[in-house]
Amino acid sequence: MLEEKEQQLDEIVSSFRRISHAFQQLLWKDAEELEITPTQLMVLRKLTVHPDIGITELAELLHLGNSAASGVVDRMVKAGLITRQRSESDRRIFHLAMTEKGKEIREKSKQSLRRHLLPLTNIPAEDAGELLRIHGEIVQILEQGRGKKKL
Amino acid sequence: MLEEKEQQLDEIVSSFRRISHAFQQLLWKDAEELEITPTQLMVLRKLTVHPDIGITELAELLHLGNSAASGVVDRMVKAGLITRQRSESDRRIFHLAMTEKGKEIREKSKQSLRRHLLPLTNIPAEDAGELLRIHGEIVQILEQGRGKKKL
DNA sequence: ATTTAATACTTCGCATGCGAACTATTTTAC
DNA sequence: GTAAAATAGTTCGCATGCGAAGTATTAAAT
Repeated sequence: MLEEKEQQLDEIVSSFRRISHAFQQLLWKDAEELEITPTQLMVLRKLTVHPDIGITELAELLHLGNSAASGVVDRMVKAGLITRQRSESDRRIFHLAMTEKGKEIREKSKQSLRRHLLPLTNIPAEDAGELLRIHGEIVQILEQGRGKKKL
Repeated sequence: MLEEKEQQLDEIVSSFRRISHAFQQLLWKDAEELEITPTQLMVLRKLTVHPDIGITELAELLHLGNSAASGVVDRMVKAGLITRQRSESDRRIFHLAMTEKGKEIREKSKQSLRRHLLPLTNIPAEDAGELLRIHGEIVQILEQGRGKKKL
């Protein structure tokens, strides 16, 4: 029965590994036509909704550590997709903003409606709802059980 | 209505990003007490069930590319967890096997029943079932829609 | 005011994963 | 038998993500 419980856990773990993988693949396909990476595309999306945020806020929106966010921003600045300007009022903070090039890509991603993501719309509506509900539940269980970062 | 559909997609994408992240965190917590990484632990598990496989087979079991599998194996050999021996019959192939140290860790992971994964058992049974079902459905949609590797 | 804390970011070393290009060994074809 | 193609792995350069340690800069404490 030890084996049994282990196998149950493994089943869930494997399922998650597999779906994460398949999903990651899809996101790459989606992004690569725009000549950008999935994470960077997500940054552009977040910046559309929350303009002028700093790196720490960005990291929180993306559920990333500071160092990871810093790296992404760095590459995007180098690629000319966003700008990073020191705040006048608090010189520890950087203000992030999209460049024209960044806005263009973000706009294109909207227009194409991300063709490669369309398979997702084949998921029956109830299943999609269920999925979001269960995911939310799990995230809650996981993030509260361990971690306990803020709030 | 363009915006609307975009937002729907984003909701799913974000949910996946978030849950993948939370899950990844959990797997690390689970593995790190054994002084191993999640992927490497998974390799040990696979080797338990499928002994003496080669790198390509391992890559398939883990849903990885060859190069990624090659890298993991490399690090595990260096860490003394597994061995990599050329096959006599077909010298292109390596046979992978666990060392004593590898077996030990694998055994420990079974005994501890991966304490950190226990939060997962708080997921209601029906939800877990639903989750697996929907995940399976999605994987099928995603892998068949694009990719189409084998079968 | 000066020391101390907290905050915002960066940097480093590491493991993961990808695809593309390359080597070596079979296998198949002709 | 020899040339061509398939198969098994490796290597390279890249992006991602982590945590730990380090640098400024600002806020709080005494």
